[in-house]
Amino acid sequence: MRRLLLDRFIPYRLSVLTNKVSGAIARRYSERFGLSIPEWRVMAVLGETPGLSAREVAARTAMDKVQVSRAVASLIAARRVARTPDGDDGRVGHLTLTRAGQAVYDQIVPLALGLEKTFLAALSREERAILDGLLTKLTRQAQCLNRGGQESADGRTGAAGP
Amino acid sequence: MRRLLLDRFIPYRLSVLTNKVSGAIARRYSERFGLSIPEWRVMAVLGETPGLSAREVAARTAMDKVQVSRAVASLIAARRVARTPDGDDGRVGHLTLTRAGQAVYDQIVPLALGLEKTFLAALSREERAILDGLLTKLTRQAQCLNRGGQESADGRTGAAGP
DNA sequence: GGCAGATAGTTGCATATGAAACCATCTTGC
DNA sequence: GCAAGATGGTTTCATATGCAACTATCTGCC
Repeated sequence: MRRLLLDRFIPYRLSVLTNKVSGAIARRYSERFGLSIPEWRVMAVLGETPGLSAREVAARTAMDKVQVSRAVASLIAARRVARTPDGDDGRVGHLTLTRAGQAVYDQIVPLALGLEKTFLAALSREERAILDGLLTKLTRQAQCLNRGGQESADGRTGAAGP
Repeated sequence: MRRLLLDRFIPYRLSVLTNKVSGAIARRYSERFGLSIPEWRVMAVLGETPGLSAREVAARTAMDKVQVSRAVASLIAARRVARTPDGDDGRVGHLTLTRAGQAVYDQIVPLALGLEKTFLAALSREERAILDGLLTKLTRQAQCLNRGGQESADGRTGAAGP
């Protein structure tokens, strides 16, 4: 059996890589705009699709509803996001960027793309395309891990998804 | 300029993927062995290389010394790791797995490799080799992000790249 | 010897995070 | 109409994490 050298272990290497990248991005957004990663994500989706509800934001950002709730609360306090109640459903609020929020959005997008470009500069165009495909495949596969996907899946995985 | 679709943004996709994979692994190790990820990492390196100091463990696991200190304290409390003082340097302690720790190690390694295998089952052998190379390149590149490596892109990287 | 600075490791504090309880509103079956 | 869930969203609490300050030891220079 292969010896488990930690630095050959793909999940570990993925984790280290992600922490470096996310940390670098988080630091910059925190310094320049006072945004946390969850806040940044909320602004990103609201910039793309105004009027989403908190639940819809959560669905698009792979965050849970608590995280979204807190990020939204903080963004509203900073007057970067506004909530307008839904006419039909009193529970739902529609979220949009304020003018100030839009101004921030217009800055964070190029900064994000610039950072991504720097990051991907280590790869050729072809490699970037391959990476894209691998991420897609692996992300799909990762679902299996969360259900009993391997060996003695001892049933305790309460996630009985559709 | 490209619109920032969050699900085309590589750092975001990396983060989502890593969270899924690490979460799945963490859940299993927590359920079966009561191990957190930092504890798991410490045991992994001590199984490979007994007698490391805490500082050396930190260097090999990409954790900071606080994280290592806490993980080690918890592992010692669980009698899975023992510390023996260094003869020459009173500050240093050498860490080894106890018999019980070794028994756990002998179980966590195959479990880890099994999970990795399941995860990578989505890829062909060739793709796995490519992934390995891409992770290496990107991890090296990520260093640049953390030093001021890309101030050029502060908001106006409208132009396309090389 | 003895003091200034480095280094190993720990602890305190402030913040981030997640699970679960919670509140308000909506829907359904009767 | 209304009780019994479902659903959107928030709050509470317990834990995890990161930074900075701290202790203890070591090294080097005078």
